[in-house]
Amino acid sequence: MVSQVDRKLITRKSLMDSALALVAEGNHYSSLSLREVAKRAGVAPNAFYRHFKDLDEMGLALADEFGLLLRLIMRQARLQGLAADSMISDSVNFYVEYVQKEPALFRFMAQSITGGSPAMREAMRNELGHFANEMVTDLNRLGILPHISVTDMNMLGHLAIQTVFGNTTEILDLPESSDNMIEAIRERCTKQVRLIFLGASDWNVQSEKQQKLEDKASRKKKMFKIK
Amino acid sequence: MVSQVDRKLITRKSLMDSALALVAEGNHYSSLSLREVAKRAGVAPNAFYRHFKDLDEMGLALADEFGLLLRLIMRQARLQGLAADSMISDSVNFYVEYVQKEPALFRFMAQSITGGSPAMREAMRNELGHFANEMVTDLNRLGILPHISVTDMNMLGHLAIQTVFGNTTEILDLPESSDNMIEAIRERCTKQVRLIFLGASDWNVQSEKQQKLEDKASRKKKMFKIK
DNA sequence: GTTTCTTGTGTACAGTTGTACACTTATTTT
DNA sequence: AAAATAAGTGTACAACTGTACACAAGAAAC
Repeated sequence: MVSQVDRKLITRKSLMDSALALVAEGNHYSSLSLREVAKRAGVAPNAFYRHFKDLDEMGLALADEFGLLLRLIMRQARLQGLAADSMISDSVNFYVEYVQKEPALFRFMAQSITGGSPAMREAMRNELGHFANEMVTDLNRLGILPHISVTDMNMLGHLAIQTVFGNTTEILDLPESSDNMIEAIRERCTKQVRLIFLGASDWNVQSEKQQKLEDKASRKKKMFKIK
Repeated sequence: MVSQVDRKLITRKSLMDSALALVAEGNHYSSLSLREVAKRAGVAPNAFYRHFKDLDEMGLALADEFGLLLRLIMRQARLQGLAADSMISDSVNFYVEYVQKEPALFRFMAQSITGGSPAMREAMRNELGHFANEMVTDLNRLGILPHISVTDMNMLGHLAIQTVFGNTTEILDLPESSDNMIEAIRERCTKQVRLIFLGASDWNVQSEKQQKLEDKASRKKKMFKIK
């Protein structure tokens, strides 16, 4: 005998998994139909309504699931402990690995951030924002880049996260197991993040210099006309 | 009397514009139907087939149109000539302005890069890649960052473009004419690009140092365990 | 001026969509 | 044990989908 609430959770999960499967097979979430999701889950169309009023509502539930995955990733990354010298490349590798391990959820995330309902877009942005905040907290805790203001640390976190996440679709689009391509993306991304942190290490000093330069130059503007 | 080919081009454009309008109103391109596009264009559903065999094919035509817009933007940016001291903030402002001027095409681009058909995703990536290449060419022509290798310049271009384009959806999602929000995004993005170029100015020197450091450290690894 | 070609229309049809309503079945509550 | 609740089914329907086919109107070619 199976409890009623267990049964309910099972088919709920089954519905969500079916939607993700359809997304992983190349469909866009917003072009899915309630009926094909239900069919895929082996359930009558009307059963859907016992769980969600809408595909939109189900989308938000999937966004939550993605949020859980992100938190899991962060926890694991911390537990494993990152070597100080290879922190950046390790983190990038870690991310790439997880994208390949959970292609459906990451595909869904990438789709939703630009193409979901307004509520979905906001939800996904919040998840990534939270990820960026956690990163900044860690940097502060480690005493890395102590010379940067709070606002600028947030700017930096946003930049780093966006850079890494920006590769998601490209990773997912690679033909199955073309390892050299993946390696190229991994390397490029690592370099990019490294360059970002290199810039960050000079940030405040240099930015003040730059400010003064701009003030001076605004009187006598040097212009570049290209070509 | 109107020439036959003119008439054809007119309704073709009308179809494409209708699709863009529907996208701008919040629909995802891949959830549009041939019939609603035709209806919006004031044309019988079957007329669609005289121009495209598919909504997918029309999508590629729209991608071309976006490419044209990008080229126009680049040309205009060059003609206007950028002041050397405010090159970065000017470029960011220029981009933000154009996103607001052509919201439909940019929304379409943002949707398609993560959510279009495989062919569409590739097309959009190519357009942005071309944009990045042009940027790198300009930097070389101006003699900026001459110490960076070709590969790394491409990496840098990709990073800069991705950073700027990453703000597109966020800009488009802002409530109509909330100028202070736009200003915040503009500032953050400018800072990010500035930070990137700051990192780039130190790139080669520092990266060699870092390489050596990693080699040394790989024997005696310092580990951070957070919390 | 006649024929041919091309763009767009109208009708038709089978398949799919979301959802309403009445139902079964099985678990919980009483 | 009876009654109530809840999850899932089956049928039904009107709206919409892509597209095939025959056709109209006018421009282009001859």
